[in-house]
Amino acid sequence: MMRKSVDVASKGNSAAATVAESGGNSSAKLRKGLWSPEEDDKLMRYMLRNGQGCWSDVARNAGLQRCGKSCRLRWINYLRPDLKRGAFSPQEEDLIIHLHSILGNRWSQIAARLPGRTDNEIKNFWNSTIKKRLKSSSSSSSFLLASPSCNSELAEARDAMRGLMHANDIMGIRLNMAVVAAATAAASSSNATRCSLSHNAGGRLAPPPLAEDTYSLNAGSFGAPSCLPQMGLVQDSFYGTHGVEDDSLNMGVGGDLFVPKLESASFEDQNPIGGHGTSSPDKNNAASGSYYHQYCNNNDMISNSTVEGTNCHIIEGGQDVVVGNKESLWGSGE
DNA sequence: AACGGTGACAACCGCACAAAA
DNA sequence: TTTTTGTGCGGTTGTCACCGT
Repeated sequence: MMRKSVDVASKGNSAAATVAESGGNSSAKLRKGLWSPEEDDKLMRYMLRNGQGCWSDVARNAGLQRCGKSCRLRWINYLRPDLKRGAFSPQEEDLIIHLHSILGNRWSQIAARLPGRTDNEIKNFWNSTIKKRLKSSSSSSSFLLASPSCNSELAEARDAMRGLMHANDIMGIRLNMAVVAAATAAASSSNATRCSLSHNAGGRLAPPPLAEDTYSLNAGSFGAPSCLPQMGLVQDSFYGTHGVEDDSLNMGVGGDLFVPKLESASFEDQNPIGGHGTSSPDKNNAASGSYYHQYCNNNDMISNSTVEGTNCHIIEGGQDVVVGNKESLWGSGE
C-alpha cells in the first residue's frame, strides 16, 4: 500500500471553519476542520514545553482557538513525535489482522500493540484497505469478517476471549486451525515467508510481553500457516505450552506473536504519554526513561526535537533550546 | 484537458466512563 | 448522591490526490 506523501494539513486551512463555542462566550470562536501548520506548531511547542495536562487548558494556554478535544486528537493522531508516519509494513498488517480477529474493532487495544501507530490510523487502514481486500478475496471463508454463524467455534472462541481478556482471567483458547488456515489463506495476501519475519526488529513493533499471564498467539503448529494463531496461554494453557515463553517478540515459524494481557499491559499503559489509557495522573506521568528517549528521538516527522541526557531540546530560530527535562515534561513516573 | 470514481487520510461527532466538585 | 467536567473510543464524514476514461 502506498501512503500518500501529501501532508493534508500543510495544504492549507481553507477547509477550517470558525464556529461559535456552544454554550460558551459568544465571542469565543472555535476553529474546526483542518489544522494549519501554525496551529500545529503552537500545539507542538506547547506540548513539548508543558507536557500533557488538561486538554482544555492546553487549548487555551497554547493560544489555539480549538476545543481541547480537538487538540487532544491532533496531538495523539498526528503530532506525537513517536508516531511512525509511514506505510504499514506487511508484518504490521499481519499483526493487525491477527489482533482484529481477536479483539474486533477495539482499535485502541490494537493500536496499543503497534507502537507508533494510532487507533485512528489502524482503523482507517482497516476500513480502507484490509477490509476491502478481505471482502474481495473471499466471500465464503473470511473468518475475519464472517458473522458468528459462519463458524460458531471461532465465534465462541473470539467471544470467550474477549470476555476473558477483559476479566484478566487465565484461559487458553485454541482457534480452529483448519478454519483459520483456510480463512487466512484467503484473507491475506501475505505468504508464509512474510509471516516468518521477526516482529522484534528494533523492539518497536510489539510491546514487551508480560512475564506472566501473557497471551500468546502461537503459530507454526500442525503444519498450519505460521502466521496463523493458535491461541493459548503461556501458562495454564489448555494445550500445554504450545506458546513459548520468551522475552523476544516474534511471529511466525518458530516464533510466537505475544500479545500482552489486555487492558493491563498495553504499550501505552507502560508508556503512557499521549496514550489512550485512562486519564489518571499516574499513567500520564509514568513515562519511563527509555520511552522518554524514544519519544524525543524517535521522531520521523518532528525532526528538530532531540533529547540530551535528561533534557529535551527543540531547534527554535536556529538555536538549540532546552524545553524541559523528562520530569518537567512528563513527570518522573513516580 | 476535463470529469468522475476511488483511496487515503484527517477530523468531527456522539456516546460512555471515571473522577472531581 | 447528583451534577459537572475531562477524557477515551469507535463510527462516520469531509477533503484531497490519484487514476482511469
